[in-house]
Amino acid sequence: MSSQPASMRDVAHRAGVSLSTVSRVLRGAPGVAPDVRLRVQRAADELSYVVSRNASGLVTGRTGRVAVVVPFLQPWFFGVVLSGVSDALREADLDMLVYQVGETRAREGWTRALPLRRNSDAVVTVSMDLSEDECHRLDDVGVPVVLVGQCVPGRASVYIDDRAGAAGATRHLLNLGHTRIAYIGARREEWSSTSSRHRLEGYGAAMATAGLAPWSVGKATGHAGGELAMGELLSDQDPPTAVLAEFDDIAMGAHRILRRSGVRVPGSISLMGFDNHDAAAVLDLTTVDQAPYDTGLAAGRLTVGILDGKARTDTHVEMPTQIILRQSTAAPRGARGLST
Amino acid sequence: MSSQPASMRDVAHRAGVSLSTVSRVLRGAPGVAPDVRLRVQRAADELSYVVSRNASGLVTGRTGRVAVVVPFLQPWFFGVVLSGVSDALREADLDMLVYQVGETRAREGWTRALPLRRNSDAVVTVSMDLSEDECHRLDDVGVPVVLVGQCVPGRASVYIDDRAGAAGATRHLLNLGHTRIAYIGARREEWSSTSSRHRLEGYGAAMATAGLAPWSVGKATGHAGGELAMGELLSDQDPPTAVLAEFDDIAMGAHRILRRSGVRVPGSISLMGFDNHDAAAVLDLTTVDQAPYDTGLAAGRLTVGILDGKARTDTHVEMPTQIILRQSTAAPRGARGLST
DNA sequence: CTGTTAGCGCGTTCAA
DNA sequence: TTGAACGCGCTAACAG
Repeated sequence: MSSQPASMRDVAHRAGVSLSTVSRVLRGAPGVAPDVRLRVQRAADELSYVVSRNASGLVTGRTGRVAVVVPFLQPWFFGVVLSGVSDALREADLDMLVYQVGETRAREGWTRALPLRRNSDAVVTVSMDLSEDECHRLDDVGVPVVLVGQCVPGRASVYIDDRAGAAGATRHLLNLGHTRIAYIGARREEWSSTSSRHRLEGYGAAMATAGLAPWSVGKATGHAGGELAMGELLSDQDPPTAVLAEFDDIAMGAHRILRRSGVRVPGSISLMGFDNHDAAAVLDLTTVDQAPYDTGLAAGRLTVGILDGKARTDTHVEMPTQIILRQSTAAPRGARGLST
Repeated sequence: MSSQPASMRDVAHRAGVSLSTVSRVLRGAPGVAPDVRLRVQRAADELSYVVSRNASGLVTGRTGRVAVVVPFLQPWFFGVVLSGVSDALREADLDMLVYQVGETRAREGWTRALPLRRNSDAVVTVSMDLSEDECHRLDDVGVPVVLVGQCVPGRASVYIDDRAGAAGATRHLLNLGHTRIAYIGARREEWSSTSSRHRLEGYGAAMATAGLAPWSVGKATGHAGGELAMGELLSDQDPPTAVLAEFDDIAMGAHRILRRSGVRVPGSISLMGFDNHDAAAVLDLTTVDQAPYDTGLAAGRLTVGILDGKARTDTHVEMPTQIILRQSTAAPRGARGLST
């Protein structure tokens, strides 16, 4: 209706008080008579007035906004993390700016291109796998940074122990009695993420502890990579009895190939993923849950804490992972392990 | 490094020009000598200075931000739409604010609670299924509104023809020779979305045209609902030979029950979804694609167009749907239709 | 083509 | 407990 949104002056006028009184009331500042406070609040309500963060930020130096930077918005994972971040920020009455910056190489210089500086109070990066260089450039922005899915000493980080998660998953397969356990990873061309490396290391370590040689296949990423890799494994002279995938998307591609090939899961081959993708439940896929919503929530709350001066900027939060047992893993035929 | 981020004054000082010249350069306004422009740009670069949208917005009345309101952030669909919106806004150098407002009933009053007013130049709602009332309250915010996934006369809307999509899907099953075609929908307690209704209507219309009575089962939403509904259908005296689900999540739940029950898909029952969820490919599920990324992109561009005064605020954009044939649908045994 | 000036809407002094 | 004056960083209108 009102072509010109109400300003604080309108509220003051309507309530019959001065500008500063309105400001005090709306900020919840003390030193206002109860009846006056009520009158102002009603006036603001009637005009459906909300404080302009623009104007207040100009003077306080705080924008009331937090920037969240993600490589992509489409994959399941980021939506869930954002959901957690959003809820945490809402608690503190902060708005969420979302920036999608794209693939690693293409994001060259995103730290400068993005209007982060003076337009948000903090930056949360999700699975960005920042280089030392990029981290330093972020410091230049002059706002606190919280890293999600990456653990950097001296910086606020929220992450999972990928090594431990992958090692646990591998042990699950070992405990079932498997010895021929292959690992399918995503090999990117010029770059490999820390998380990728850690998961592979975790698998390798668990295998070594069991006195077994690692057996890993790296193909493209996503479903397609899983299909290719599983194709290769099925053509091996002595195929594995269990397969661990770096993440569920890959496992799902592998699952598809197994289904089409008539290979029984887990009868002939046990298959295990990582992430607890929401489609993993549909496929009855055993996987490792990493609670991305809780991760987002923790990251959001840590950000709020830092902004309130209640948390240090080098806080590390390690989120737990948990194995979700479903129907895609079982003891191999005639195994000795846990099976009888 | 710099504890105090540079301001425009610093840039002006460093370049040896006045504030307005810097402002002109940074806005790309005409009327600046090329060499001066270059000098200013370099100075800004060296100080890694970016304009404060806060301050500029204060005077221009434009914030450089668009608010996107979604009920949830976790479901696959919203991430993909947001991705499209984000790309479109980036083209126009606009930032994206994301608000997650939650379930229908709980979002009572979100239009007032959200600091939309004076904090964004436009609002994009995604699958919000706004009531007349909520629409009017949004008008009060005083910024243009673009509706995604909802078609309201007189308002900017980007949507798909759910009726036609569901009718097409039903015809696909009819053409294969099925006559016992059941429909699984999500029945929410106190409320049903427009899209839900339209899809059911499309199914009903196609069935009627074929001279068949509709057969619809409504359970909870999501995987669980699909499982329940399929359980009911499998206990019927004369089970269907084909099942159309309102959306892929439901179809995936149904698929799981069929798999566990040893019912062959599509051998004994054809199964079809709607949405082209990214997990649908993994399940080889025939479905209806609605290109959510393109929808987001179109909505974002429409928003930009409206802000630039190049598009009307009552523009309607209908996005095409497309049937994606996969392995989950086939002619029934001994059918007459297209099968031979 | 460039510099000067006056606010944009609000929070923060101060003084009353 | 309240109100008036000032300035946050920037743009728009003007003057030069």
